[in-house]
Amino acid sequence: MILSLDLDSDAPIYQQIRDRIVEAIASGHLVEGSSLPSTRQLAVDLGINFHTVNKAYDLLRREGMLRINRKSGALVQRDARSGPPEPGFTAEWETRLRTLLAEAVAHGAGDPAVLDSCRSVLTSFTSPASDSPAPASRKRAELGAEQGDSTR
Amino acid sequence: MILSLDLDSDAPIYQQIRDRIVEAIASGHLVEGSSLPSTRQLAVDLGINFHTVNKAYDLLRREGMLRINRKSGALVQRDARSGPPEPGFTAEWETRLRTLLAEAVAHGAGDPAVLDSCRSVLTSFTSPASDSPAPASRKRAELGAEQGDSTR
DNA sequence: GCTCTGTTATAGCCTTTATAGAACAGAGCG
DNA sequence: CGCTCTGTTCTATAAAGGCTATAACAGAGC
Repeated sequence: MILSLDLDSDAPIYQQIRDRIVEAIASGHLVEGSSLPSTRQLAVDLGINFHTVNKAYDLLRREGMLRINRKSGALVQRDARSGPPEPGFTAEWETRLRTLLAEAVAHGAGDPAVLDSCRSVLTSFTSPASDSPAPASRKRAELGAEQGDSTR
Repeated sequence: MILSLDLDSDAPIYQQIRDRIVEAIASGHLVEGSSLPSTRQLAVDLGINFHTVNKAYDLLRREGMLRINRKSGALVQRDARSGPPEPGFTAEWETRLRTLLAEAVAHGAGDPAVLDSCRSVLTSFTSPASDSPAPASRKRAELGAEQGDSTR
C-alpha cells in the first residue's frame, strides 16, 4: 500500500491523506501502536510539502485517531478493537451517514441495494482483501514507500 | 419542513441546501415533478444571496436531481421510484461510502452497530417519521416557508 | 407595461488550500 | 561534542473557493 493520492481531485490533499489513513486503520493495515512516517519523510515520498502532511496528521490527532509526540512521532491511537466510539462521535457521524444514504436513495437505489453496499464495504475491511493485515511487529507499516525503516 | 441551515457550520451554505433537498427527496417530501421555490424567493426566505441558492440548484441539476427551465423553474427530476441509479453514480458513491464507514470502524464501531445505523437511517426515510410524505397535489412543497403558493 | 423567472456577467471580500522558507528545541547516535 | 532527524511554530505568498453585491438581459404570465 502506497497511499495513492489524486492531485487532480477536488478533494484537498490533506483530506485525502487523512481518509487513506482512516481506511488503513479500518482495514487493519494499521493497528493501535503502529507508527506512521514522519511528516517530512511522507511529504518527500508523496512529492508534496511537509506542511500539508502536518495538517493531515494534526486533523487525525484532533479526531482522536493519532497520538503525536516529539520523541516517538505519530502513533495510531485507536483501531477497530479499541472499544466503542464516543457518543459525541456517533451522533455527528450519523448525520453525515444520513446525507450520504439519502443521496443513494434519491438516485433510485433501494434499501436492499444500499445495505448490500454497506455490507460489501464492511467485509472488505475485515476480510484479508489485498495485503496481510499487518502483523504486530511491522512498524512504519506500508506507508513510507520503498525505503526500509526508521534509522536513516 | 423549513430547510434549516446552520450558518455557523463549516459546511458551505450551498452544500447544506443541496443536502437538505436530497434528503427531502429520499424521504418522499419531494417527489418527481415537485417544483421548488425560485432561487430569489428561497434566498429571501433563508436570508442569503440568491447566487448561493442558484449554485445549489445548479449542483443538483448537474447531479441529475433537478430539471430547470426558464418557464417552470426547478422541478425534481428523480426520486426513489425513478429506477435504479446509473452505474457511474454507484461506483463514485461507494468510494465515499467506504471512507465514511471506515471512519466509524476506525473509531471502534463494530459491523453490527454500523449496519444498525444504516438500517435506522433508511427506515427513517421510508417510514412517515414527521410529516406526511407529500401528496401529489402539493406544489412548492414545504420549502418556501410561510407564503402560500405559486401565484405571487 | 409590469412583474417574476432563469441566466449571465462583473466585482469585491474573506477564508481555505498549498506552497515555501526559516527557526527552535528535544532526542538519538557516532 | 557535532550531526541529523524529529515535531512545532512562525511568517509569507499565490491560487482557489465561498459569499455577497449590483447589474443587465430575455422569456413567460398577468
